[in-house]
Amino acid sequence: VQRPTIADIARLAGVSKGAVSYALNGQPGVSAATRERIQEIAQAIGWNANSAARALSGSLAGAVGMVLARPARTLGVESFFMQFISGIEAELAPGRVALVVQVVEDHEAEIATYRRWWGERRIDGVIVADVRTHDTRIPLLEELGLPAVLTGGATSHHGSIARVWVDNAAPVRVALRHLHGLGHRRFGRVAGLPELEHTAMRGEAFDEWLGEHDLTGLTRYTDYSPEEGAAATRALLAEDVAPTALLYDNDVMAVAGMTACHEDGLRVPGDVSIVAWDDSVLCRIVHPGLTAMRRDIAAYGAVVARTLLDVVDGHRADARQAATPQLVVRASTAPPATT
Amino acid sequence: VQRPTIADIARLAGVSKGAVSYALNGQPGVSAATRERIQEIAQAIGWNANSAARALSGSLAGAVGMVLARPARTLGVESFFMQFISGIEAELAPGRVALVVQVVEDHEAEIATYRRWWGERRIDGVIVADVRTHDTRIPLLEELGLPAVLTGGATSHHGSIARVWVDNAAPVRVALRHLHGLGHRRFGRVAGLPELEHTAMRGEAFDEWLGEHDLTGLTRYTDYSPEEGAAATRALLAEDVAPTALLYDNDVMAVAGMTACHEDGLRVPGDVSIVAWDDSVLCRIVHPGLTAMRRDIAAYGAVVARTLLDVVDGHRADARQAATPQLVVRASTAPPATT
DNA sequence: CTGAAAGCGCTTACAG
DNA sequence: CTGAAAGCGCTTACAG
Repeated sequence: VQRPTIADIARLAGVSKGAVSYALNGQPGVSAATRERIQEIAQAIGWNANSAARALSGSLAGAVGMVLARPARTLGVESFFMQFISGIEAELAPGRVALVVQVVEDHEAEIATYRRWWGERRIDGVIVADVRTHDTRIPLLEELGLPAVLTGGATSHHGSIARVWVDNAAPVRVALRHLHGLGHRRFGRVAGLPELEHTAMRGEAFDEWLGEHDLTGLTRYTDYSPEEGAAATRALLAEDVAPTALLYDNDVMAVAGMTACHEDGLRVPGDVSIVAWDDSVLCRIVHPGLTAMRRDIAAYGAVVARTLLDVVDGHRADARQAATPQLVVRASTAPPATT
Repeated sequence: VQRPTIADIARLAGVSKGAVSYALNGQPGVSAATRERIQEIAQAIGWNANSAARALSGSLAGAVGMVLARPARTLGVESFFMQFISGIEAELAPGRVALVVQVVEDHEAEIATYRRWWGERRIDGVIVADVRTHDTRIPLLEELGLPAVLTGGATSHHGSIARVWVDNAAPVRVALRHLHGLGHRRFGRVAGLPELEHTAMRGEAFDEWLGEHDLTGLTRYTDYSPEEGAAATRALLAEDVAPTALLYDNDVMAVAGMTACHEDGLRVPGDVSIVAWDDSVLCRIVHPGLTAMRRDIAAYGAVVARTLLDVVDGHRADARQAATPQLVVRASTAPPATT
């Protein structure tokens, strides 16, 4: 089958290719009647702009990219990314912008991917996941001038690149207040990778709130895997003054932690209360259901995509804030056993 | 920053642009010494082929696409797709082929996406997920002549399009033999969407094996959501002759079913044994751990990507078979309670 | 083995 | 308001 081009449309409409281009792109330069006739013909013959030709003639590539740098071991464990992608696409779809996804093993490969994409002119901008405290991706993106939006970070200034940030501190305080209200006084935190900005943000809020209330809090860092989540849980519960309530940085570790408790003969929430970040189907379907921080991940993705499109269009887009996660109380939190 | 082009390389090497192109693409027409010099220069100045220019000049787009047609509600629930994508990318990466992922709400939007991609010449081929019994995507792809590979289907002939299939029947028999060996005689199946070929394949194997052994089996179809998984579980267990062992078509429903049992005061595996399809982190981290069908999903994705690249290159690629899922026995299956 | 040139399908100043 | 033409950065016959 032969793909129709603007030359076909021009012939059918009896105008020049230039006129067709103006008509189809909403540019001035053609009469309303001509424009309409051209649009009808394009529709009728099922024309779609050849994305390569459009990209080559100085316009945009019509695609944005996202690199997921995760070791294969922890990939696909959390449902976060599928929902995030789904929200991104919802925002990209009306503008017919495609999403190129690249899964790589490490940070170095991610950097190489940005360089390559830039050289290939394959994408118009990138969504940067999991911003780190000292993130080498940021100077690279600035050097290349590749439009980008940073996600998963704090408000802090990172040069000139736009960002969408989430308040990770307030939910920590809400969770601690909830647990404190139930009577808990000793808290543990099973945290994710310490170099990620949002991990730091949560950790600061955790330490600060406990400090203000003269309470103790212990933190263990992990790689988000269930194995490390279970190990951190056991380590925290083996402390001299063991915590009675645990906060987890992802849903998978929270469930793994709960299972570790069950295997060790501890009841949830009888002996240990559990709160998970990023509420998910997983939190809802286990028994007992997990008290968790909920946010609309798809909506978050949509804000991120909108911000990137704005940056690509040359608008200023500084730091935008996505919705703050809300605490959803389920059956995994209860007053501590009286000792 | 200005991106280097082959004109820059040609100038630096003192040859024509054509020679540069031949040298960089491994075509004959340049001496070994010249080729090497050109490659070194390209490397040194960080040249990457402009993907639009390459695509426009009759060559390939250097990208393949995959549409995920799932209602937002069930998206991101299973970890299948992230691992599948990860495996696909591992195979695409060496050839510098990008993956365009499109999440759409329904079948109609998926069809529209294929038409648009084809018109835009944006991608060189597509990976088709979840083949249906009468799949309208297949005649469309044949009509467009868009290279494709079908996945998640049976061996059955579907016109001229390549496919990678998985034996879904053998694992069902293995699971039933395992449960039968434990003493189970009444079986239930919480199935996925009945229109999917692999659902049908599993269902036939289920009914056939039970028929051969003069045993009874009941099936409920669902949309893979935990809600329908729990409801189907309760419906099956409420039958006059309730099953003592249940097979689930995904991990999420298996966990939701187990939780439904717990909530209703039934023990797993004491009262009900559970087997899940597509072993996952989820199956490992719940308590008790779920007996499940394991396959290397990333390897499956790699075979699919390899097949698509072969088709794009013009090779024949008929029906290839991916590894057959293996039963992993954990704590959710045991002899039935004596009644 | 190498160079000059056409062409892919668009967009966009530039004349009329 | 419209047409003719150049150009984006490659690939690929076609001459030499």
